[in-house]
Amino acid sequence: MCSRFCWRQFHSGCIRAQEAQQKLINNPQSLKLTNPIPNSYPSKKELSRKHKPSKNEFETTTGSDIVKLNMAITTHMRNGQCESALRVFNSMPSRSTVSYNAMISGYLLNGKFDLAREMFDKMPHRDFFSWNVMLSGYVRNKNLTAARALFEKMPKRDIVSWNAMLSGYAQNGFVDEAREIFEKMPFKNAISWNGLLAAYVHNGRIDDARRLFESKLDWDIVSWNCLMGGFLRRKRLADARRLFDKIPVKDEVSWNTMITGYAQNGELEEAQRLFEESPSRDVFTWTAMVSGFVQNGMLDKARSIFDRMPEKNSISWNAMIAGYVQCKMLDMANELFEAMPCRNISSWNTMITGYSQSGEVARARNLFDRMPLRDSISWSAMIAGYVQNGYSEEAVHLSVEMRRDGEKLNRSSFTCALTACANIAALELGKQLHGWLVKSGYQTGCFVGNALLAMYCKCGSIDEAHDAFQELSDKDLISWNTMIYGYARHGLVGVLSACGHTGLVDKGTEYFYSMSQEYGITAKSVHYTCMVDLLGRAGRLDEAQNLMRNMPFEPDAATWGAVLGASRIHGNTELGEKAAEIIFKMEPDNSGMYILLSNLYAASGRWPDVSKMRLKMRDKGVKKVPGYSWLEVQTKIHTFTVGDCFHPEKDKIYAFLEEMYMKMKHEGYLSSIKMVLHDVEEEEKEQMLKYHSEKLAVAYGVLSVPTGRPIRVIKNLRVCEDCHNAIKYISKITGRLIILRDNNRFHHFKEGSCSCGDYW
DNA sequence: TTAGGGTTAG
Repeated sequence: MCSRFCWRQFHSGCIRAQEAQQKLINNPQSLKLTNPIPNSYPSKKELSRKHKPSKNEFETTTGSDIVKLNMAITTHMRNGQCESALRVFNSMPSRSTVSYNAMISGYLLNGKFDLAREMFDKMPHRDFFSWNVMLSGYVRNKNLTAARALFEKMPKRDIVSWNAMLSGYAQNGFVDEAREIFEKMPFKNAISWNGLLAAYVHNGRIDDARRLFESKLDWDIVSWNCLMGGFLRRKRLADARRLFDKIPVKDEVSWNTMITGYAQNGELEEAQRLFEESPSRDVFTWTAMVSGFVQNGMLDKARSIFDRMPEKNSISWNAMIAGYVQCKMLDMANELFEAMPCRNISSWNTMITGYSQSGEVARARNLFDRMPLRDSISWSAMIAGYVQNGYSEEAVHLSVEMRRDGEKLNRSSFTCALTACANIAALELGKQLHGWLVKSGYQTGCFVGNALLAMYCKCGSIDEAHDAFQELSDKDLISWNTMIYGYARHGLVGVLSACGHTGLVDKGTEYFYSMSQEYGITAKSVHYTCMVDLLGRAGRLDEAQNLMRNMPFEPDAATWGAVLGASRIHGNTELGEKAAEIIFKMEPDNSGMYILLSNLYAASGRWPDVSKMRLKMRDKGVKKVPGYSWLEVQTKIHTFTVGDCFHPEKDKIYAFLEEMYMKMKHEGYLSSIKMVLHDVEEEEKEQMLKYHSEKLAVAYGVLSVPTGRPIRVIKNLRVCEDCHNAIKYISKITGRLIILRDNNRFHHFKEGSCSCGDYW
């Protein structure tokens, strides 16, 4: 409702500007009247030069002068030029109440709420217009408390004031309050009756609307159209049609509403029949048909109507463009977009969404950057585009920028930004978003609430996830699933994998069997994989293979991956090779597995095989996913790669690591060189190890995260053995809690040991 | 010259 209403404001301004422009083209003489510019006003001097007026005549000239300038203010305001309007206002030798009213109304039209109020407060004399303009301004901004306060303060109310208050309640879902105003009104007109009718219609109380409609006979055409539209929105086509047929004198809107209703409900034949039958067709009628065909996926039909349209506005163009976007025909959409004479924000937004949904984020961003004006939808479309295409960091940055730019985050951008935080485990940013969310009043909605839950779950804050879950007022299926999934990761699968990681094989086996026997949960592939992993890590490779043979389904690549991992730990090259071969067949592009096998060869010193593996990867075009780590410091994300030389504080970080190595060696640390896969000199190997991304990130964390707060580092791959060992030492020497999330689990390093018990 | 209700697009 909100964006729709604001949009209409924008749109009507846009149309008016277009109309003014068209008038100018057709009739340049109309320039003075429709679009006066400040310089063209006749000055007092000029006026007196033309004819010497008598005192009376001079006063009348001044009066009409004020009227002209008032009109100039309105024109500037309608074109969105508040400053030009203010210049006119300030240059006026004397002003009438209308001058002030026009300024207030203009400011409100352009969303400059404080300026409007300032003008209202300082004007010397207020008439009905002043109060009503201000009142409807509050209503339009959905500030009903302020609207009601102003309404109560009014020295006198007329029918417009009562109606404005009534529609304010009606449009914002306060049907009972609207009804109360309606009943208190000392006088009512058609607008008041329609106001209440619309309150019912727009808040889903269609049967109340029908009863109201039946309680009185002399409804005007707007009321008929309104009730008919209500039936159509609830897909009650027959009721709508009965009403349509009974309308005493139909107007164009009646036809358009009925045609749109048929078109949007897939009854295109009936829509077309009425379209042919209707006495006159305007741009609405044509656009309704275009969007009807678009919504039913009939692009060619839509296009042929579109091409036949005698007159198009931006809405018609946008409908057609949106059609192509929905069908992923981006080239066609772009062709129209480029050809469009009057693009508005929506045209840009549609294209941005289109490119994002087709994975072309760069093109979407290019459009976003080129936009002359953005609204909250532009921002959220771009943020969603980033998240959906895996650019979580960019999404988070953009949502911060959005706020900085003065645009309030809407539900959609909150949802996307929280999802992005979840993906990169940016807990601090996520918490900050949570704070903004509470302030914005969106916290109870399901979509946002679920995203918040998922964020806390994936950042490893299961307690905060639980709190967020408790606070969620309407929990839907997704909320429950998210929470169960959260517990599962820290609980069910978590229990199994924790057993694997701490070597409690028998306990794990017990849980595995009790799952189905006591709790009736059918073990899925993930559970089997956990069990294979569990047995494999413990060196019980035969049992692991036995379990795989007895699985009720074929083992997948992940299960074989567990075998390969276990083979590496226990140096079983033969089994590792077998597992790798199967995995390569299932997932030829899985670079992780190539690396794992390559590691296996390296660990047993089979360097020629390592080289062969590398060549094979190159031939197959498999790229090694580069390892990187990141952490959040004061809501900024810092990313590191091995031997990183781009970070602005790299000198400090390297110096710190050198110092740390001295202390670590003193404490007994030895680097595990066998983990470096290349066949290079020992010393060089050690150098590479020293600057792995996770070490750099941890070092930066120690330097920049305030003492007493945990250092949270995330790595996209599994943490390497040497880093794991080194971080234990670092936690001991610095006395810091270091929490590392790698792509498998959370590691809590504290006082020289890790929560995984060195199994991972 | 300035204020209140209905229909079409993202």
